Amino acid sequence: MQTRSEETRANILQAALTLFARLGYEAASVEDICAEAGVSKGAFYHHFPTKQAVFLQLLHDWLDGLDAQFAQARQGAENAAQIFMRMTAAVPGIFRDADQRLPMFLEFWAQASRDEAVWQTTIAPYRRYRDYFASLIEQGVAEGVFRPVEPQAAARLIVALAVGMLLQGLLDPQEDDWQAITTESLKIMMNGLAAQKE
Amino acid sequence: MQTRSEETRANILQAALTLFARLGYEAASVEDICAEAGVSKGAFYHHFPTKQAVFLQLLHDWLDGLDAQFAQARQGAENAAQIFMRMTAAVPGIFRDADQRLPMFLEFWAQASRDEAVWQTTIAPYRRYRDYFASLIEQGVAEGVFRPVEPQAAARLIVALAVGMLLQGLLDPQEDDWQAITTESLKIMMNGLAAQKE
DNA sequence: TGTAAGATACCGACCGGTCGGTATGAATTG
DNA sequence: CAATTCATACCGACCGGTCGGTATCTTACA
Repeated sequence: MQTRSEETRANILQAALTLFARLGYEAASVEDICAEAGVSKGAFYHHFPTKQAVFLQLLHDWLDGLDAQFAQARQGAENAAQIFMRMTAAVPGIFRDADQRLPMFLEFWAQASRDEAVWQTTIAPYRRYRDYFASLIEQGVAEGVFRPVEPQAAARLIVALAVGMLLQGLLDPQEDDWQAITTESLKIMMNGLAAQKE
Repeated sequence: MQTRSEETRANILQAALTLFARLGYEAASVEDICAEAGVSKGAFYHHFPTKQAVFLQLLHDWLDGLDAQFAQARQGAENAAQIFMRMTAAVPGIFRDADQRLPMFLEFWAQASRDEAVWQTTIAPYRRYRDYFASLIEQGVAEGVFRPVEPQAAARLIVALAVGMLLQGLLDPQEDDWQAITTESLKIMMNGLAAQKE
């Protein structure tokens, strides 16, 4: 069977995800990961050349998942304002499996700020989303559904909202219903963008 | 003189700040820090009981600095909306020495999510600021300068904006003028909060 | 004021232990 | 049986922290 190998690989990735999130990249040792995965060190280094390769694979998978969710939000709806409100629908999906992926998200960010390879992997999709938001806003301004705001700033504001909510949810998980708060916050922000009613 | 001791201590803190930011908490070894500070390992452990104690001290100092800047923003101005706009004035101060403190900010957050001592130190001021914002907004709503928004959500929105901007500035430092963008974003968000003009 | 006594600040070699990664051979698979 | 997949034993580097000892400064007393 070919599945044994793939299963081992998947176990390693899952274990790494868990331990990177729980302990951080440095503190989670290869041995820890192997133990968690129920796999030997030999198996680990058979499937991945380095510890960092595992990390990069997890980052890659995560970004792919994000892409899929955004693509879903994009479907239907021509209006720029509508697309944003649809993204609210993506919020539950992002927060759902939060326990594991939220700490990893922070770990990704921390590594990106000092590791060239991680940075390269992170920065491209970040800019893509950001610029996509900016063009959406530009379009919305042209359509008259948005006030004449600076698209650059507004796009970064949206990203800041997303990132900031994720981080607060990570720091203080049980305190709030972060889905509801994010949705409400999006509404407030959209008020700031939306053209005045006459 | 007593100053020699204090100078050594200050050197260690400065070196630790630099290296924690550049390499991360785990990767920055005590020896590295000592080398950077021009100090022996003995001196290090004379002034601090553990590596983590240095980290906590840096965190403490940073939070104190933030407190001071917020207190300054609070001065004058009774109106809730005015206080927020004054906080724009604090933005340059936060971004100014960014090279060193921004990566550390992320390091603080990452550690806080898994280290109990760091979490305790972080969560209290976080909640303080957040709740202060919420009460400001509540007041603003009562005064009629803000729309009837949910104060809880709005406060978290503001924190998210701050945190999200800091993180973007960290990830993509040279790309943008983050001061200007943060200011402009604040303006957009205040539009979302401000009561409709009649 | 000169000096002895003691406290404080600092040095750097060293320790037990852990790390990421490798070498090599056994088991499983097709 | 050939190749892939995994297990075990191991390596050298490095880590946080300790410790015995030295230098420097403060204090007290003659």
